[in-house]
Amino acid sequence: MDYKQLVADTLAPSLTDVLSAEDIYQKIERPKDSSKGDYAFPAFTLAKTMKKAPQQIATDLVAKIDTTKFDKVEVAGPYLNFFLDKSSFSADVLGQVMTQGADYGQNEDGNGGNVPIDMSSPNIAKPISMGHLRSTVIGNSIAEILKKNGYNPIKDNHLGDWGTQFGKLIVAYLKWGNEEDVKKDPITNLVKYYVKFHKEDKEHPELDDQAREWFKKLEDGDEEAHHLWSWFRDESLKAFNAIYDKLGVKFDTYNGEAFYNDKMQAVIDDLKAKGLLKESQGAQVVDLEKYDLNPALILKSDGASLYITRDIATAVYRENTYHPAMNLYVVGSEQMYYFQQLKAVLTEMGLPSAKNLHHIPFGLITVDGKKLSTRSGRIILLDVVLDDSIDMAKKQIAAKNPDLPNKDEVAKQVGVGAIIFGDLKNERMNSIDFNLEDQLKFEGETGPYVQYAHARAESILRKAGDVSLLDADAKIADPEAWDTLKVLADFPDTIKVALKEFEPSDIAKYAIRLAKAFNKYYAHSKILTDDSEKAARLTLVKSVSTVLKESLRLLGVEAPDEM
RNA sequence: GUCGCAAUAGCUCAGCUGGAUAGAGCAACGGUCUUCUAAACCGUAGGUCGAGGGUUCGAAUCUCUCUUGCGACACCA
Repeated sequence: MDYKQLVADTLAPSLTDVLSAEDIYQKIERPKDSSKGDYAFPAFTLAKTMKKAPQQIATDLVAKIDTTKFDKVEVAGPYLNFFLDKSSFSADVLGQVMTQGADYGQNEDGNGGNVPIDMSSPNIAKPISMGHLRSTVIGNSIAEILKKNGYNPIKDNHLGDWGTQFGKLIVAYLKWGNEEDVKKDPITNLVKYYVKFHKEDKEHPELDDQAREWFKKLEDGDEEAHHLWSWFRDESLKAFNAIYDKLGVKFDTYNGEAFYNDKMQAVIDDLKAKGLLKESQGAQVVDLEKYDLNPALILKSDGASLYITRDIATAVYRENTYHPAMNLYVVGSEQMYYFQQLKAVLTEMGLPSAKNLHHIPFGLITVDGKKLSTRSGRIILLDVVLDDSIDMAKKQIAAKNPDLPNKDEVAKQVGVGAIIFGDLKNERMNSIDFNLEDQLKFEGETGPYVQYAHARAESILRKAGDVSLLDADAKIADPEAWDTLKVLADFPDTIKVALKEFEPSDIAKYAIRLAKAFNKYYAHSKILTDDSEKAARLTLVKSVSTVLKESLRLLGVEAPDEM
């Protein structure tokens, strides 16, 4: 039930001549400090129209309204503070969580609409770095949040599997590479060739010509070129999938750039037919002056396609295949301008889904303030970070819970969870200067902190034995439990806001808030005491466990029952 | 140069559509395990919310100017 509405309804009869019901609802706020009640109505706004001091208005108001539905209603200066009835509130909230279980917070706002998500997008023959973590993990979480809001997400790993770099790679491989090395450790060796190419081509510019030739061959369907490309791609994907498995991320499609190769001519024809393509300095562009944007370059002066050409083809393909309710791109913030251009071109083309295209940008990951780059060798391998974190988790388990069964499995859940949570708890747009030490902290506001709260709750439930919680009378009047109950009640709303803002960090912050409230309750109250409220308390513990686990799931983080 | 994003405690960050004394976590210092997992809890200390104007009863939040940092600005992705 909507308690804010209850407050508004209580106030409305006494304010009919000054404020509309909607205005009242809007003005109601939630005090930061629970000693000031659960909801508050500020009387400032009425001072002018009523020509009275706000304090006086508040005092008059409290005398007029019906306060029977509340624990109490207090006047505090210009504020009217409403205190909810704890017993009925707790029975209401806990009842909902218990009957809905993991579905608590689920809504059907999305009506099952398809939402393709362009995410992760590693480049073939290049390692997956911390930079890719963001797109992967943000995209994955947004997919879960979409489902929770009734949408049908389609996670598309838009592989960078085409382009002139393959010409370079083929040249480098033929010159310096061999099959066994690539099979043994594909990424490391392919990168080695690639880096070597970039060193050598400074003194031997003819290498660039050869690379162009090989890419041309690849485009023309030359057998050897295609064979090598396909092999590099397969080996790279194998290596990528090992990392995705570790992260627990699955994709629905892997339609990389190559997939759209044969779909670009249709786009170009369509642009021409619609009269959007213009020549400029030998190249073909779409003018975007009315959007206050630079022209979008569609074809180079040599007739070759560009990234945007493929992206248009992608959007058209998605339109026809999925009829998307939204079309999402989880790509770094450095491409914000580019996505404005893409959206503008698609709008010009009259593509229906153009208006629901959202670029979901995120801040850059740097090391010592500098951008990562494969070429320069300044790179942090995601796989290495994950393994370090898992090792750290193993050490913690050895020190704190040496008798734990399936240690390795839990270490993986905790170690990987720490990295994912560490990334998602920050607002997307914040840039992150990578620091391994910070990533491996398992204390304070971290993934393991939330997991630990969940594990403690599960531990209590195990100790409690077989209690039929569904039928329990879930009235809790204990003030120590109050914060936890209120946070539990916020979950459904948090899910909506997180989607509206495309912000997984809203969920992560929520999870911390709930874990913190519960840990505090846990430290101050003995839950397994045999008294009349024991069943109610256990219901609370079960509800917390359920919602914590569900929050973590929405982030792509696992919640072990013991750790 | 133009456009965009950012600036809050020593460090990393929260602060919802403007509201009651600006909050956490690390780090520092001091407490709490014979009792549900101390990966926890409690306390102390720490801030001209980058600077200056404006709107308002009321601004970290909205607006303008400036400063600083990062990024993007047609033949890369």
